[in-house]
Amino acid sequence: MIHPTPRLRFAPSPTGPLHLGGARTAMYNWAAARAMGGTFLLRIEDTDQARSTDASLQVILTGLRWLGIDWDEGPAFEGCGGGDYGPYFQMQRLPRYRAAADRLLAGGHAYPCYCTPEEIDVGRKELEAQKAGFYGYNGRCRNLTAEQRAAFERAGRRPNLRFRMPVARVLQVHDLVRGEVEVNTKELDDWVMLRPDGVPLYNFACVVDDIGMQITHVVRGEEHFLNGVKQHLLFEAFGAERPAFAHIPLILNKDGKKLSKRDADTNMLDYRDKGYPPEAVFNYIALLGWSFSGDRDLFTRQEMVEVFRIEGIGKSGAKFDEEKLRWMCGEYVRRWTPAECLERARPWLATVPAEAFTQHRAWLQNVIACYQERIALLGEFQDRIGWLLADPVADEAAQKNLAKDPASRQWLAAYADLLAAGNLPPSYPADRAGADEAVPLPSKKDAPEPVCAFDTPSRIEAATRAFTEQLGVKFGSFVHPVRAALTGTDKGPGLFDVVFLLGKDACVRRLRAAAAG
RNA sequence: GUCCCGGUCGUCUAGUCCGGCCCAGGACCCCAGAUUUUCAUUCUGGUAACACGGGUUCGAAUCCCGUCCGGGAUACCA
Repeated sequence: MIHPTPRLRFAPSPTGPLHLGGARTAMYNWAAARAMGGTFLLRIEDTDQARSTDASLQVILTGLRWLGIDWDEGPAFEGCGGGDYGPYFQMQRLPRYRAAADRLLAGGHAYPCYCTPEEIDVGRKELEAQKAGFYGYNGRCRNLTAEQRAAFERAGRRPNLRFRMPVARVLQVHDLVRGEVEVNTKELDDWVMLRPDGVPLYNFACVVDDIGMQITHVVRGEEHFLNGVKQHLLFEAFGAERPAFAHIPLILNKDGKKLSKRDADTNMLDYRDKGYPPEAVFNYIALLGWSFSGDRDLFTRQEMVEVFRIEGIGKSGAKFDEEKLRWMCGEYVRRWTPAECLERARPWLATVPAEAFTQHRAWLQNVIACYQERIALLGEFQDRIGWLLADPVADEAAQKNLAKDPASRQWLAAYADLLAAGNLPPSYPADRAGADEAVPLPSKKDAPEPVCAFDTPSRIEAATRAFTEQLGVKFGSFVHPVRAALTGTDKGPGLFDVVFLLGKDACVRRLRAAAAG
């Protein structure tokens, strides 16, 4: 037994941001570990020194935490990390690879290769010319004599270490997602394990660490399937028990192609910055290749952990659908309480004065509440609520509504007078004296109270309806120019929520301005 | 080229292992209607799929074969 409890890892290379595919792989590993009561760890595969950066590492760790994925072992970050199997950075484990390589060398499973990249290229071209159907390394150094090796050494060549692959051996590989797959080793060449400078390559470092960290299940993208076969042999050469493997299909872009790291839209932190709710992104990504059940799309991380099984992951690739993600974001935003929503949206509300969050919190909460069902991303509040903070410029639709009926000028002026005389709460930033605590918005219009006062939206509505009757104007035609005058547009919350929120001074000022044309 | 995997509504999928409950269910999108002071939300209804061709079987989305299409792999990247 590798370990009495399951141990799964996500092993990103810090050569780019965390993208959707990586996030999903991490999530599946995480969910499987949590579902089985095991351990989830993060191992940083930073052996590509040319491309690895600390910035990428930070982006990856930040992205994972943002999604709500935590790790028991790995780099220390926001309360995650630590563990007894470290270090968790491969560049800090170099001596282990050297020692492991020496064991393989001694056992005849590996050999030094003195070929230069150019020579390898030539060999590959020859195979190609022969139409061999396979273009890997030709095995030139596979059976070098001691003298030949010495000659290369004298010539100053420093060898790579290659793994000696069995010739034409048929392997049965079991995969938790794909089932039983047969692979012939003639499809694989003698691959490089260790560079002359002692820095290992992916397959080698991966297996040494999976053994060292007692990994029990390997869940990763299907681009690693053939690597899995190479690794299969390596575990065997080390005399180590093999973990269970699961190779999951890739996430495809709109064109059905592999989602690329270079695609800016796939950077996890871009989603964060645009105000996508992380639990929605988590929920959505989980569904790309896995399903909670036949008839349910919305679930929490905890609920996923309760039912997740690696075997439940699908075999076919999934295209990323921005529209469904967006819908899901809206679902989450609508579920929050206004207070929670305001707190979450705060980073995107740069134009809202800081004191509003303390002095006029109830008012702000009502503002947010009125837009919760109208937006999907937190970043969308800002533009929508601009009319509340400064007198708006009427857009095209508003101008049209203002110009529709020439008589509307008089209604607007009269309505301004009506509001001016009533007890409508004052406009922000004046203190609204608890009006907003008393009246949660958006208000229901089921029960308009027949009282002609202006301290709640329903009373404003009642008063306004009475007013239009008196004026002899159809309620419907009255409402549109008023909305246009007040908000500068033709969309938004119920008109009397608008009036209530805007308050007396601003309402009167805007109505009179519109009346004056 | 060669090897591996896949192919159910436009998209994500349930069903496929253990053929009949599936003239295929859910969700997004789209369309229509209801509610309504706009937008949105909500509710109701609708359009829409088993890639194709052969088998096996009383019966196939489900099993077998072939074709086509898609994806992945084939590095001194991971």
